[in-house]
Amino acid sequence: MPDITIYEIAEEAGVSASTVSRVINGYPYIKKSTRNKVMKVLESRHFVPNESARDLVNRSTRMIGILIADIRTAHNSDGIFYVEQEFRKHGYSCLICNTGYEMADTVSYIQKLSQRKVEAVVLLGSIYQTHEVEEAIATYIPKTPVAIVSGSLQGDNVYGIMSNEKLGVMECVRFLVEKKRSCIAFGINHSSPLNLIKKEGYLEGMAKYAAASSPLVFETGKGVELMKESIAYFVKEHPEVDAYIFSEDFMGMIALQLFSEMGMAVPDQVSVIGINNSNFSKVSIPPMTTLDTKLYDTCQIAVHCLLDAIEGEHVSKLISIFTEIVERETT
Amino acid sequence: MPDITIYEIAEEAGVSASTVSRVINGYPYIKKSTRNKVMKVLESRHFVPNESARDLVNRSTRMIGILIADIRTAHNSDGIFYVEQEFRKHGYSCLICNTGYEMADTVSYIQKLSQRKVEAVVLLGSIYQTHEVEEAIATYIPKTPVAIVSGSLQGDNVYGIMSNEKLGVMECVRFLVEKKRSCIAFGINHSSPLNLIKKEGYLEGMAKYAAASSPLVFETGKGVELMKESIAYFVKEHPEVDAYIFSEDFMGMIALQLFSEMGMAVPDQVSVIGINNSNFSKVSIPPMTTLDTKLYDTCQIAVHCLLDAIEGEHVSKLISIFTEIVERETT
DNA sequence: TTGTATGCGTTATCAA
DNA sequence: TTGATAACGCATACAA
Repeated sequence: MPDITIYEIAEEAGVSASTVSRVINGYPYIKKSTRNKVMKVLESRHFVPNESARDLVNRSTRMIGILIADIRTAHNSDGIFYVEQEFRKHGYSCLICNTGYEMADTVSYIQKLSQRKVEAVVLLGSIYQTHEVEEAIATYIPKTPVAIVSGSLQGDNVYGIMSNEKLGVMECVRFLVEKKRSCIAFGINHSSPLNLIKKEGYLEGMAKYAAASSPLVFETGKGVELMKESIAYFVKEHPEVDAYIFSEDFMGMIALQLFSEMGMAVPDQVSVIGINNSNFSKVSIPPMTTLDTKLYDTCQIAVHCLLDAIEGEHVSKLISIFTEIVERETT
Repeated sequence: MPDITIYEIAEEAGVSASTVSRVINGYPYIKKSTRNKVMKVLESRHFVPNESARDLVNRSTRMIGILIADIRTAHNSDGIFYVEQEFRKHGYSCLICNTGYEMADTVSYIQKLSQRKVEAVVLLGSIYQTHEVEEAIATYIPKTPVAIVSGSLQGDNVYGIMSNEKLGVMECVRFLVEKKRSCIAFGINHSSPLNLIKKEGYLEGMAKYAAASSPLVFETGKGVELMKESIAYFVKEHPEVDAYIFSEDFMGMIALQLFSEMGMAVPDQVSVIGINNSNFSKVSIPPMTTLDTKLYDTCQIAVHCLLDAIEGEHVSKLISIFTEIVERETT
């Protein structure tokens, strides 16, 4: 497309291109009359500067890359929202990459972000805590500040921000024990690093607060149907269980549906605790007790780490904040 | 950052910059030996071309803009997923803009996309069906193909893709009437153009299939608490209602929670139909009957319209596909 | 098959 | 206060 340039504006306004550039960028020492003249032409022609050209000469794009495995999961889209919102306040645009779960694809996304010269990248999710990603960062964006939310990674330019979910899950166990639950099980939908941490929390919590009973962990795989089947199977195999902690609210939802169908009363016969304090936990029947993992806060911190790092300021490499149990009616 | 350029590669490989450029772009007439020589240097230095420079000279960015009001709502993140996935298959990256509900902000996003020289834009949601947006398109991106899914808009370069939700909701009414429901109400959470269309469908459906009873429509406002309050209020005012159609599954979830708390049996005492066939409708108690509005298909069509338009091919300006009722256990 | 020269649209340096 | 002119990193027409 024969796009309009500052030269055409310059010609029409009877000045040089540099003058046009100056008024666009708010350079102060310009005669008021010429500024007005140029402004008028700018507006009448709906001029918008070409960002590619600007980026090239300014050597800065004011773009941020955000990586998530699947934008459709609530926790991820919430995270994007918080990160994008905060960056936008500071004048940055976000390039969002839905990488899927294959690390090879993730690596190629990191390459792409490097081509696009993003000024920072946010990795949303512990699944990025892998050697491949670490290497990709080291080879393609060794100087670009990177934050990983819910995880940690080696590298001078990478920052890890997480909430203490291990401790959080331990507290969930304690909470349940205090509610007189005697047999507590733990379910995850896949073995992400974060889920493994939660599992550790469960295990240590059991050892600490329910040493008498032996821990029960199961994994379901992803997808509504698969989760439901696996949970159903586990429930039948373990009728003695009177409390469940699930690695995600959504699993809790499915369990609640299942219990309802089986005629098991919640929380009288069985308690449920989810994780993340998502919308799901608010609209479930009954409303679900959940571990708030403070996504908003971690995202906020991640953005500010990155902003500082872009400015060249020193920031700490690893930050952890506290989780909080939100008690509702499934416990 | 002193990024590495093709000139440094050229020097190290003992050739000219143009030769380097040629091997990068797969230009055929190059001696195998020099190609290999250059390739080797390219890889050893982890060279990645500067996209800003490429865009500038190629006059094309292979970037697509996607606008949504709030990425956190499931329907929106699903839409982004489908659109992004399909565009990526064709080598495009997506710049995702979370505009919020203010049209002034949307307009400034459209300006930004124009600066970034995106090659097409996707408007996800009927809320963009406004005069401001129409004007912004006409003045800032009059030559850029634009698709609006779930809506329509004037403009030579804009395409509207939607499913026939009016007819769909009419069918919902009929469906309920056939289930011997005698008093059917309709709830929306805000007055988007699409929700108004659904309302029309409800009204026409009532006129056609339930002429004896008078239609009952109410609006709740957004947010979990607000929705719940408003629904509760309406339910108390209208004990005669024995079936609800909600403009979104999420509203249905909240209603289901409310009915459970009130001891109203679903579907025996009251039926519920949601819209969109989202995950919510699958995990509700009981699983929710819903109108599938075929988001995947509309997104797919939108992308291919745009792809064709980018190629300069003629495509039809307005496309509508059919919805489908997914019967589960709330009816 | 390869190198030289030029331009893409903008900003920055230097003079005037 | 303003205007030439030279980059920015890459791709291509033209020459060789």
